[in-house]
Amino acid sequence: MGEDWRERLRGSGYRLTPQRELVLAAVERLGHATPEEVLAVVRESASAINLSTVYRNLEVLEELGLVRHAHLSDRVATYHSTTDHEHFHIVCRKCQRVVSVDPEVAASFEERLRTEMGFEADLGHLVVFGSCVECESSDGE
Amino acid sequence: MGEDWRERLRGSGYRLTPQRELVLAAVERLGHATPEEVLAVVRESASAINLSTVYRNLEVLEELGLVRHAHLSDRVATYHSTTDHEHFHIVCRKCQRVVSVDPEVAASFEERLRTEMGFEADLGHLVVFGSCVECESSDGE
DNA sequence: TTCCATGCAAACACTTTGCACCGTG
DNA sequence: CACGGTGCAAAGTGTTTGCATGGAA
Repeated sequence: MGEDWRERLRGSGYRLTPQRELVLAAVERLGHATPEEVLAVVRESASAINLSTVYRNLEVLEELGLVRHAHLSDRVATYHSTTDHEHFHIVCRKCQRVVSVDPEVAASFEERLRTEMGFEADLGHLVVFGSCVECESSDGE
Repeated sequence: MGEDWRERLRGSGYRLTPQRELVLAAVERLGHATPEEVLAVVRESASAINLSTVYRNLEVLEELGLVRHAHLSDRVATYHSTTDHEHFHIVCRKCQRVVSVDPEVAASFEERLRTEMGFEADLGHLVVFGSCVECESSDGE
């Protein structure tokens, strides 16, 4: 995905601001990032920018389909760029590790939801909590 | 599931208070309920009870495995009793409808996560967002 | 020059905590 | 009668909003 997002911004009546660029760049660089983390990165790479600006821009970017969010913890939303291949997430409750999984792994599940429940699942937003085997075995906590 | 939760409470060093009973009863009656909704029900059925007491009791009840929570909306947690058969949830982003689904529907998905990803999914906490076909077709909003 | 975007501070929604008093066990 | 539970109020988080100013188009 190249530079056409600039077009998309303008085409939707939005403006291209430095803050907007920085927020998008930060999300792409971080992989999975909370608004606070985005703020931190943007700040280090340059100027001052406000948290509310980060929120507002993440919202715009998501509306344009440039980023997506998922709830990787009980409290905070985390954003990731859609430049990456689509994926869903599994999160280990014990070691907090987050792994991105190929949607193919959920394909038949998705299919069953569609045919049996009449439900079109949004995998890009899916988060499955549980625990990884490593944590299961070393259950010293 | 009968009355043995009283034992379980005491066995874990907790006490059996009227508030505790009321909170559990409210969750069972409501099916899926946010802390605020639990509060409302408890209040109507009787005495005054504080929101923080509701939170504290939901926490205790979850620790004992009597209730579980899942994030059925982007903001609030909703609790449900474990007396009901285990299930996971699908939530329509358009009509907000929440449907409980038999874990069997996710069984093979769960299995793939286990074998291919070395991950033990916690289905009871699973929420799949998306949209129901009815909403898909009548796409006038 | 027009509006959208930004910064800042205040408001919000949800949840947690400190503390004195209450009541179960 | 000891110790966990409760109510109340205050403090925390994470997120949103109002408003005057700034800057992209």
